Parts: sequence; structure tokens; C-alpha cells
Amino acid sequence: MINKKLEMACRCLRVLAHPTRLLIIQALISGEKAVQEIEKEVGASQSSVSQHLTLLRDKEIVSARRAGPQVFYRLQDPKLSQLLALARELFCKE
Amino acid sequence: MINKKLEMACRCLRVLAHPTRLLIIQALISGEKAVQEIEKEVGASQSSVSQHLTLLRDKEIVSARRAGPQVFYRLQDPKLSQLLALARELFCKE
DNA sequence: TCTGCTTATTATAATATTATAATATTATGA
DNA sequence: TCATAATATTATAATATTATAATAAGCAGA
Repeated sequence: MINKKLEMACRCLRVLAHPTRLLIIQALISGEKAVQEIEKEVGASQSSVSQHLTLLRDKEIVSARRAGPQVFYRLQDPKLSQLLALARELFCKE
Repeated sequence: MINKKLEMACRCLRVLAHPTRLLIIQALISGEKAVQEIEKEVGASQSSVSQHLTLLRDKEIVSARRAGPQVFYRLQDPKLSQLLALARELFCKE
């Protein structure tokens, strides 16, 4: 009953289902940002943000580009904002 | 930064992010079903299905209706199938 | 190469989630 | 009330996730 695709979708959803990671994704909807900027926006520690970004990268939800000492992250698929909008509609009623 | 609505959306997403629970939701897209039918469709034990249904009920993702000895479950919001479709598009590529 | 800045990794203790087994509840018919 | 079928709850051991602290690694300018 439980196949590979279902497992993968679950793992991706689970990676989305974390407050800090949702904030990171929210921050990236307006465009790519360096880790430092993300840290400030979401208000989490360097290590924490880096680890969350690793999880998001592993699931190919975000991708990274190095520019000198900085690493810029961006969303892989703009459909992600649709997913977040739907989640808001469904789960943030009134 | 992290507010109540965000927390709630996270908790709901986390409840979605489980293989058995996704199968349950999938099974309910075609209409309401008794627990027994759900058990058969998803291939999980009585206790397991019941516990998963409790989590889904707690988050108001499904609702229950008792009819004699049976309890029928259904999806609260048809938008859920849109969410699943989007998740499939995003996370079940090729 | 040394220094400073940015980001990543590792280790770990605390907490949360899960599956299973056992038991309890609820409803119905004999 | 008793027996049975359907569902729910509880307890618990195994596993997974998380935040924090410490350390490492990558890059650029002096």
C-alpha cells in the first residue's frame, strides 16, 4: 500500500512542517537570500538555520549558490507558494 | 516571529506528513467511510488506524459521524485534495 | 600564510512520534 | 443482562527530531 512516492511525499511534507522552516520558505518567496539574511528574518541561530537549510536542500525544496564567502538560497519551485497559500487557507482559519 | 497561526499550520502539516495518514485521506477523497473499511484500504491495524484518525480529528482535518456501532469518517474540507495534488506535483516528480 | 567573516558539520541531551499490545468503551441484538 | 462487533484509549518501548554548543571548513584581503 505504501509505495516509494508516497514515502517521499511524506518526507517532504514533514520537512515543511516546522515553524522555522516555514519561515525560511516564506522569506525566500520574495527571492534568493544569503544565510545571514535568513538568520535575521527568521530569528534563529546560525547553526539552526544552517541545519534547517540542509534539510530543505536534501529534499530539493531549496537550492544553493555560493558567491564568495556567502551562500545564497532560493526556492526550487514557485509552486511552493501555492502550497503554502493552500495550507494557510486550510489550517489558519479565522 | 513564530506566531500562533504558524504553529497551528505546522502542526496540521505534520499530521498530514505520515504515510498511513496520507493513505487515510486518500481513501476519504471518494467519500465517507467506516473505520473498518479504512483499515482494509490502508492495511493498518485497528488500533493504529484509530489513533491516526484521532490525530486527524484533533486537527479538524476529518470529522466523524456515528451510525450504530460504526463510525464514519469524512474529509472536512475538499480543498485537501488540492493540497495533496500540489504535494504530488511538487514532491513526486518522475 | 594569517586573520576575519560566513557557512557547515558533528555530538548530544531533551523531547516528540510511532507501532504494538492490552484493555476499555459503545451500541445492538438475543 | 449477556454476548458480540466496532471503535477508542492507554501504556510503553523503539525510533526520530530538535536545539544547543563546539568545532570545522571555505573564501578573500592584508
